[in-house]
Amino acid sequence: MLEFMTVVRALADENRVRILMALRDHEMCVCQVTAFLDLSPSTTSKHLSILRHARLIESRKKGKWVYYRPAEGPSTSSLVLQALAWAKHGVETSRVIEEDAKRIARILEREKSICEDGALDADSYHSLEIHTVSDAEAADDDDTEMQ
Amino acid sequence: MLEFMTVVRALADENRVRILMALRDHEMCVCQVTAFLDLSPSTTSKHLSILRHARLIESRKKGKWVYYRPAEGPSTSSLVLQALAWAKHGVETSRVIEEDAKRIARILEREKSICEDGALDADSYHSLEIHTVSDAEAADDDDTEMQ
DNA sequence: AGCATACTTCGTCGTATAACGAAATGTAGG
DNA sequence: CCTACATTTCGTTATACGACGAAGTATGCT
Repeated sequence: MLEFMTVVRALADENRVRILMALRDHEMCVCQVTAFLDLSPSTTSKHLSILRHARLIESRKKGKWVYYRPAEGPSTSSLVLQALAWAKHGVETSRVIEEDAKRIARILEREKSICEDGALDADSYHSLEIHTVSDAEAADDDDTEMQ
Repeated sequence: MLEFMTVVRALADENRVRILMALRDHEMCVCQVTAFLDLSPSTTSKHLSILRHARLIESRKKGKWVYYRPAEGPSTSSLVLQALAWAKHGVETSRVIEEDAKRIARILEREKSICEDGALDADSYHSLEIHTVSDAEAADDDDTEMQ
C-alpha cells in the first residue's frame, strides 16, 4: 500500500506528470526541466526528488549536471512500469503535453551548447551508472511494508 | 490531462483506495462504508463524491440507501478501467487491504438486517439504473478538455 | 403530518503541500 | 584558492485538502 500511495501521490501533480512525459524521449538535466516548466530551480529540484523517491525516475550525474530519465530495467517494479504506461496513455494526446513537446524541442536546441555536454536520447539510456534512491533513503518510507 | 489528473488525485488518498478495493466484490451503501472506514458519514460521503466525480465508481439509489460500486460498462473510459486495474494490482496483497477484507465481512454480516435490503454482489451488478455524475456536474471539470 | 433514518452540503479547523528566495553543497576552470 | 554555475536543502508563505459537526434534503414508516 505504501509504495502505491507514494507513486500515486507523486503522479498527483500536473507539473510532475509533465516532467515524466518530457523525459519519455530524452533525458534532461535540472536546468532544462526548469526552463521547460518555467519554475524556480528549487521547486523543480523538489519535484524531481519526489518522482525519484517514488522510483518513477532515475538520475545520473555528469560533471555539474544531473540528468534524469524514467525508471527502467529489472530493478523497476511492475507497479512503477504500469504507472508510467498508464500516465502516458492518459495524457499523451492532451493539449498541454503536445504544447510541451514543442517547448522542449526549442529548449533542447537552445541549451544544447550550454548543458548538453552529454545528454542521451531514449535509445542510449542503457549501460549507465544508475542513481535511484539509496537503500537508506528508501528505508525512510519502509514502515515494515514496501511490498 | 484534466481527466487524468482528476482520476489520479481521486486515488491519492488511502481511504479512497480502501473504498475502491472494498467495492470490488460487493456494492455497499454509505453507512456500510462509513462503518468500515470508521469515519464520519459526511467525510465518507465526500470521499465517495470525489470517486464518483472521477467516474471511478457509480451509484444507484434504492429507498433510503445509496449503493456504490466500481465503474464498469461501455461508458467507462479505458483510463478509468486501467486505473482500477492498476490500483488493484498495486494494493491487493497489502496488509491494510487484507485486514479490511475481514472487517468488511463482519460489517456486511452485522448490517445485513439493517440496510442490506437489496445489496448485490459483484456478479449481479448488470442491468441496473446507473447513476454516474451528470453531464452538468461533469461540465464543472470540463475546462475545454476532458478527452 | 410527524418522526426516524440515510445521505449530502456547508462552514470550520488543522495539516499537507507547492511555490519561492536565500543559503548550503558540489564541480569545473581560471 | 577563488569564482561561476548546477543542484539541493532550508525556512516561509499561500493554498489545497481531509477531518469533523451542524444543518439541509430525501425517503420511508406509523
